[in-house]
Amino acid sequence: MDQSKTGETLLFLTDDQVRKGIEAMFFAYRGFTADPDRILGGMDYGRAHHRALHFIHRSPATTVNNLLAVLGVTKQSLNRVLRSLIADGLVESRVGQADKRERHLHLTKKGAELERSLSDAQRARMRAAYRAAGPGAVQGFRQVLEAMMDDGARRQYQSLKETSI
Amino acid sequence: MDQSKTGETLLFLTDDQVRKGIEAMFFAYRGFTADPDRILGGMDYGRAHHRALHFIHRSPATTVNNLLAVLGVTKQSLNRVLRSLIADGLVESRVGQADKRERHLHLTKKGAELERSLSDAQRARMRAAYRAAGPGAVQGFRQVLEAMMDDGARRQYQSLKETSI
DNA sequence: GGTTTATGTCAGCCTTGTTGACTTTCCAAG
DNA sequence: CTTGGAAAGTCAACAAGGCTGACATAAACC
Repeated sequence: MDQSKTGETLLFLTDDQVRKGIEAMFFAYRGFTADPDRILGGMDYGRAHHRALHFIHRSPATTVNNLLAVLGVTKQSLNRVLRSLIADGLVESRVGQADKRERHLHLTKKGAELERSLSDAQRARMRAAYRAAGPGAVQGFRQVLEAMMDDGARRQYQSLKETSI
Repeated sequence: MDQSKTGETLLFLTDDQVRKGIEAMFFAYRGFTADPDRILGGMDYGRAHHRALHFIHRSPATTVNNLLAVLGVTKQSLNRVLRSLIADGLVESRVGQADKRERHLHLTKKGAELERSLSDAQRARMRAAYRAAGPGAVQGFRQVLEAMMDDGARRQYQSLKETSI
């Protein structure tokens, strides 16, 4: 009856099993964001700025609308963040050539540096967790997370997944 | 060189591998909170209320101080949430018998009902993700999450893990 | 009796989400 | 060619939920 110990017969999932996963997700997410949050704490920026920098770095020349869809916030919410990043010279907004309504977003040297330092901190923790859990665990981790996403998010995740940087 | 395809030799973790994990975590957490958020959207409550209800349900008679430590917020922040839950008759605060300074928190019938409906929604998604990913993946998922936590959070997670409800 | 601890509260601030209203630009149907 | 609608972006105002700081009360501890 005690599947939790063996990990072999989890086709029958007790509420207890599932609840542990929920709590793990809660506590782990705190750790996940802790290092970048600490770095950003000193500056005038927050987690929203980190997310914008991450995905602009990830998809250079992305439009505001693309970024909106990936981040899952309103354009007004994103705009406030972008405005300060642009004002501080971390992000450059270039008017689209084909469609002048669009703004294409790029990191400046300064922006790329901050993104790098945030990313380094977060990657270090993720890497340490991967090492601690072992190679097999990493596959399972990503499989469960992927299955947990909403359909729209999964599509975005997968299309990002293809692109290497 | 392409360990990502085989998943066998992940002792050498490329930045790319790790970055995918980071993005998976970001997108998955949105899915993780989506269902309770939707339910709470209709009421005057938010994610903070959900978290309080969850952990009061999980550790009945917990004190305010305990809850503070688990949630990782300030007492002013928690107090705002608790005040509304108590005012609306979802949570009951009982003066401690041994130590009359303490308040022991309990869910009322009404509070337990709301907690149940939020929990049902979140468990359903987590259960579906577990099933989709398969039994082996679940172990890896929890192992990586646990390794990602801060030390304090891991201790709290583990002491909760023992307790069955 | 003085100090520490647990809790609660008030005030004020910040980040980051929201909606609503607006401008500029583009495109397509007439 | 014009005009009306859709799309991209911006500005303003508001709400949730974090935060700090200061302070009050009661109980416990020494």
